[in-house]
Amino acid sequence: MSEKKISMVDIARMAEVSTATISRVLNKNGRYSPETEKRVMEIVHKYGYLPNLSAKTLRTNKSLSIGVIVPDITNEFFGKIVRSIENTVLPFGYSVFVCDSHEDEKIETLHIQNIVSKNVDGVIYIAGRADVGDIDQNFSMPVVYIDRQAEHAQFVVQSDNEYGGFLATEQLIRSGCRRILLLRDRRMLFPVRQRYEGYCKAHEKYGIPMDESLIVDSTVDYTLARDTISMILEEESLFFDGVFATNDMMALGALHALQKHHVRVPEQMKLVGFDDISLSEFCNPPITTITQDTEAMGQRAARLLLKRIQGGSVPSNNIMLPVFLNKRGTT
Amino acid sequence: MSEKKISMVDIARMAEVSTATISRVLNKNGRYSPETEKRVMEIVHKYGYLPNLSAKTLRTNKSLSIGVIVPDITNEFFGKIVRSIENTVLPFGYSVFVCDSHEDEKIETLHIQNIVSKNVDGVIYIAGRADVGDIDQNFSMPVVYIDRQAEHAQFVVQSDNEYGGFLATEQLIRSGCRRILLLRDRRMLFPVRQRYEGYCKAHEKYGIPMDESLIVDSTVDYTLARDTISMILEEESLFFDGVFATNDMMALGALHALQKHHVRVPEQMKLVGFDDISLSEFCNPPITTITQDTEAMGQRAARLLLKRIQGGSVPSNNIMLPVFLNKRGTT
DNA sequence: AACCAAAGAGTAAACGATTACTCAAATATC
DNA sequence: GATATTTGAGTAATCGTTTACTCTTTGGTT
Repeated sequence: MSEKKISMVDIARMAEVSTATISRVLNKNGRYSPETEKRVMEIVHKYGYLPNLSAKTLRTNKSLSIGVIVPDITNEFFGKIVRSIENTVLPFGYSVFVCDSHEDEKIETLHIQNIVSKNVDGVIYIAGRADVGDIDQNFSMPVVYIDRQAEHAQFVVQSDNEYGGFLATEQLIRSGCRRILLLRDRRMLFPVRQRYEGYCKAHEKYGIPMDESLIVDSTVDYTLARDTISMILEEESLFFDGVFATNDMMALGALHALQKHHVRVPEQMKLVGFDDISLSEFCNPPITTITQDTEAMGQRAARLLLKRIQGGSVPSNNIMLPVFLNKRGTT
Repeated sequence: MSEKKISMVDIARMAEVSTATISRVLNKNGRYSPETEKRVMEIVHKYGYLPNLSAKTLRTNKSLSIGVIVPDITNEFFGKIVRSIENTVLPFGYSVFVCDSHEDEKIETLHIQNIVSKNVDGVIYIAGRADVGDIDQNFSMPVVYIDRQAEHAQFVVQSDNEYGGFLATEQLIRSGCRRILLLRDRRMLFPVRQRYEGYCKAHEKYGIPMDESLIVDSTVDYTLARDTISMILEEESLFFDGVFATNDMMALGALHALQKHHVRVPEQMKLVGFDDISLSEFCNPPITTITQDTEAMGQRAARLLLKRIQGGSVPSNNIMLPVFLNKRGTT
């Protein structure tokens, strides 16, 4: 608890060499004999010496840590991405500062100041706010974005949301739906706009006329989504035979509203969600949804960031990851 | 992207004072006039100067960062604790290294070496492995544990798992159950042992005889829990009229097994879970469960750690947080 | 044999903050 | 008015690494 930590000069004294040599041995920079290496490493292991990263960072401007800014770490979807990022960077000695922004610009700014002060080598920014257009100026270091409009940034990793929207809508059409209600996150973040695009394209391809009144805005919130659908059912003025919700939380809200009004799913009404969170798998009936490869998202983003941190100029890179339809009980 | 970061000497030059004065102004350590302060702060703000934490850490041995070791960040329960920890420490300028150990000792050790090298000021360790008995020697810094056996550590935050187990069992008894199957995580981590204690105490209090064959071991895994219950139902040799699962994931597995075998819940069979993850709320019927106050767990652990980091000797402290019964559709 | 290159290792100056000393000027105390 | 204290501020060492130089020894080339 209190014994002072051992430093390079201690090791140097014991090995009877200079700190320069210790440093060269530890960093495998050559200019030392095999015998010296052996002697040094033995002492290093014997005392469990760990280099002081603050000193190293001060000297080299590399901190071996990165920041990940995430809208909500309690959300399984983001948790999976964070985990995958961590798995990818850990073997290279990197640690990650996780910064939950709560989608609040003030908190986000605080987090960013903190980690900039701490000399992070780079940042992975997972978009969750609508207004991230000018976030870039906050950083004077490599950043990789997840789920951000590619036109606004150079290094972006994202799912093929448009194709996902298409797949979801197509599945509903193939199941016989002709009037598909689109339950949409009203913040209209970039991924949602893309999913909407896919919804339109599917209508086009199958020659099904679109109807503005079938497009309903709600929030990611379960409750509001449920109540929105409930209200529509009670008013009885809008006819629809399928629902595409732009995420699973809202899909679940819709499902429960339908069940409360004794609309049988999937017999009378089909439903498709998006994201594939475990809720959609474990509810009853399990919800057909579009699966995003969170593992790959984290891994690709992390690898791209590491490459940018290590190696000079990496060409602008926009990584689009495939999604797939996960057919379950609601279609 | 490339302009060098501004340092204290730059500020000092511009304000025409020494770095010592800048330092004193920034740390509000006295020994400077109001005029000097104003002049310095104007320049600091004008250039958006942020101190270099690596240098500061090297000199002062305080890094303003802590590590949180967590068994699985994709699990909503742990995500909530992490978020609460972050919220608590952010106003004090701290950032948190989140380390997902995957309950794997090797990975955990790697993480710990990394963050020790990075001079974290303290660690919050959320137990998830069975064998954390001798983890302490890895740290030469303040640690606060969550969900660890209090006899093994000085600073522990935990829910009142025993009372939770009691409440769950009592609820089943009051709903008329007399033969309550205990579906238990076979790793028998400390919290699970406590919940089991509560299960026993409730039987005792209500004078209901316990039956060893009603205690069934499974894993946290949804699938195995489901298949375990399925098998028992198929064998038809064991009679029971209620299930207490030591966590919600297993409770959900049990629920689906029961439904598959056309056992009506809650009419023919009652069910109670533990943790209150959103899955238990949004399945059908929603599962009665024991709610843990994750918000408080994170907050109390973080506050305790900060106190230990800042102030000399904090008396040994074992914080026990209340739980409550969340009655829903399965009882 | 004379010259040169390479290998092995040391010296000391950074990196950007903090802080124990020092010191002059201003103010307080009697 | 002489002395003591407080105030405001500077000097320089320090934290633990890395690395550009330097230097000596060894071995290779012709």
